[in-house]
Amino acid sequence: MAAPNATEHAAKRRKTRQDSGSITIGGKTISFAGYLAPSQPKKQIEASSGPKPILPSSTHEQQSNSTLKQAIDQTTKPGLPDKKGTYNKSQSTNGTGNQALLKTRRELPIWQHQDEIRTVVKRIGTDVIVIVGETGSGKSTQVPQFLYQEPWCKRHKVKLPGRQEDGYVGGMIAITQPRRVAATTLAHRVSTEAGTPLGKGRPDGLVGYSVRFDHQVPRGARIKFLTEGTLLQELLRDPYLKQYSAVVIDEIHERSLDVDLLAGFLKQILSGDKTERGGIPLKVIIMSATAEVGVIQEFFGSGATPGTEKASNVEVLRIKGRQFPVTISYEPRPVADLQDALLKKIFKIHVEEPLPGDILAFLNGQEDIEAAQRLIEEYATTLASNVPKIIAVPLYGQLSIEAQRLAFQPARSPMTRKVVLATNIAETSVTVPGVRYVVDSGKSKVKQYRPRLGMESLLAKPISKSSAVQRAGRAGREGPGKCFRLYTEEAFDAMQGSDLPEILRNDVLGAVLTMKARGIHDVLAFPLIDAPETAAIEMALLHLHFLGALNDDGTITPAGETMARFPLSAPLGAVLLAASGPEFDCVLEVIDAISCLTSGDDIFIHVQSEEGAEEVEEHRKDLQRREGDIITYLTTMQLYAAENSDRIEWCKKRKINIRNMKQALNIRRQLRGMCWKEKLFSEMPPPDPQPFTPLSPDKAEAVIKCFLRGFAMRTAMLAPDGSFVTVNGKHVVAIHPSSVMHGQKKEAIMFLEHVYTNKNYAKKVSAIQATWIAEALGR
DNA sequence: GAGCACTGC
Repeated sequence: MAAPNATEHAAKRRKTRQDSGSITIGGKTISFAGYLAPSQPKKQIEASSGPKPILPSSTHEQQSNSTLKQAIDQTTKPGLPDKKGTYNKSQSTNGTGNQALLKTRRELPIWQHQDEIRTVVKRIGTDVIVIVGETGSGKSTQVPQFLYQEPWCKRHKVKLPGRQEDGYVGGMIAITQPRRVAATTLAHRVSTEAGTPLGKGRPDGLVGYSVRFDHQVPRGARIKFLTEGTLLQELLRDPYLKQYSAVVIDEIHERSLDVDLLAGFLKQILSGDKTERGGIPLKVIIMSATAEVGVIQEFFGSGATPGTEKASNVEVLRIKGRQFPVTISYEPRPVADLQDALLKKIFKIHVEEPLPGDILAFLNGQEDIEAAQRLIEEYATTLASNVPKIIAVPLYGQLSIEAQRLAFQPARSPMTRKVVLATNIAETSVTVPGVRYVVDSGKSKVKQYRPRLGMESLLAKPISKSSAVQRAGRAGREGPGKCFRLYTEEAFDAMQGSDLPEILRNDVLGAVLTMKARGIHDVLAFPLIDAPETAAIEMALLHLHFLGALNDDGTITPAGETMARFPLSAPLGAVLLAASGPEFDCVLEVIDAISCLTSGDDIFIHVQSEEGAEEVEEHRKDLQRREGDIITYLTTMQLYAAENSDRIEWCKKRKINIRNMKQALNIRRQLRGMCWKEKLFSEMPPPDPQPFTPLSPDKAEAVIKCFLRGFAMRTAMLAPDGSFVTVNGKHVVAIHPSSVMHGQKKEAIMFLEHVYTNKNYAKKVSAIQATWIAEALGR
């Protein structure tokens, strides 16, 4: 919290205190009238009518959305088996499941629909069933349990084309999730409800999960939770998903790129030749939390894909959710100054609305959040003594875990209202408990790829109607709530219905490679719910050709097949393959760099204060290299791996994100394993820790030249005026301040990311020589 | 001199 002294006079300029009965912000007076005095009963709202909140752990939306929340919850859930699958013996394993939890399950809205769901899914001729279930309906945990004992869900011994002996088809239900935490916690929950253990190799387990770096699928598992990406990878090995009787696609409304690809592949399986599955049909269950499933219905139901027999039959089931009512109010006129309007609204709520009831405000990003926090703290110091205190807590993805934890904890002192200032992280990814009031700025920052420029932008844009509804819903999780929209009703009406699906916002390079690796020759004809522009796909095809993933005739090369198997972007896959060639021979070094580059957010934590930044710079001296960011990342990994006393302390000192660094080490292990299998290097390195030897300049040059094989198009030359001009497109780019190359002038640079925010920025920058670009381009 | 959110056999 900012020291009040430092900002006191600034606060006084904007705010004058009149008497204890009102507060004036920016010229507007807010009366304390109607305020619940501290002497009155605190728990006024609790007696209100409305559905009874179900157990927090019985809907996955509440239990699984946040790693942090999960971490907190895990300490308070004695009933759950631990990761190794140790299990409470008192729980039933006779197939009827955990009796104690059965009562909770029966109370879920979806419970009454189980016969209906079974009947529709069983019906011959129905291939696709769409289940619309609002938040809290229990669909994610219950639907697979309703279905796995059905006769059609058995494993079938069948004759498969091109095989002498009989093969097996079906027996398992796959259920996909967009996020790892959701997949793992749902699996834990469902295995507990079923009363069977979770864990690799367990013979008696019914439920399992499979996510990157973590596969816990018991032998004989019938229900398997996985991330969408994992199922896509399985599709590369098993194009007809022969191990599954049904695939449940959950949270399709989020429209991730992976889910759109999955939908396309499923449509092809449904409308294609069943002989590859020995005549056993695949049931597809699509689940959405939003009612707008018209496009989904249309997609699976309409026109057979080219060269196939028929369109699928689609049935839609709608299930009520459990949500308290939320009153929505709008601004009468468009607001001129969003920050100002936000502040007024927050204090208006604070003085007019009863406690308890925290406020959740949705803002654009870190910058706005920090500014709002400062202002709230300034005003808070001038509140009358008989008014409850107010504290502002920021919540955004880049915050440390400890800082995020504050947003989930109740205010420490009594009679204090907490205001959580959040990005759209609080819209779907995490649930902040205790919220009764939502303030919605109506905007969020969106990343959008511009295929023709080969760059992306990150700009604040109006949110969609469904986002606005989702934000408002956050006020009704624990009781009736209120949502204050800082925009007019007309502005709401003018918002687009839903967010642009990721496939229309992202580079489709990886998507096109996935299709090619799955044998889709004509990618323009691949069935997609929303097809990207033809130009975007053509750019991706050209790019893949440049990377060596496609032949001149558009068919995939062996290198392309390998790249598709790597858990990396196509350019990074190309870099890895280049590194394995005799010319460069630096696979292990490139893996070290790539591991750090791809471990989620930046491993280097950004320090705001100037003094802090200087201190960190001092401690990071041993990591930083003048060759640029790639070699700096590489050195960081090597020093971290060489560290044999205290890695956590080592990270703390250098302000390195410990979680991301651990993840980087994980990725390094996975990539080493995969490259070993692909025979990309000949000798397994000795185990860590090994003594550190700085990378020689020659080796550094080789590593950077490997990266040029993937990123030759992302290069810029120094212009006479000192700016950098991109080789491809001739745009002026500035080196991002997060780069070790920031403020330096080199003959030419290569950058791995190109983002437009308030400037055209090159990120992850390395110094190169102009002749290297020609070399990489002219192969 | 600055970063919405996720994710991969």
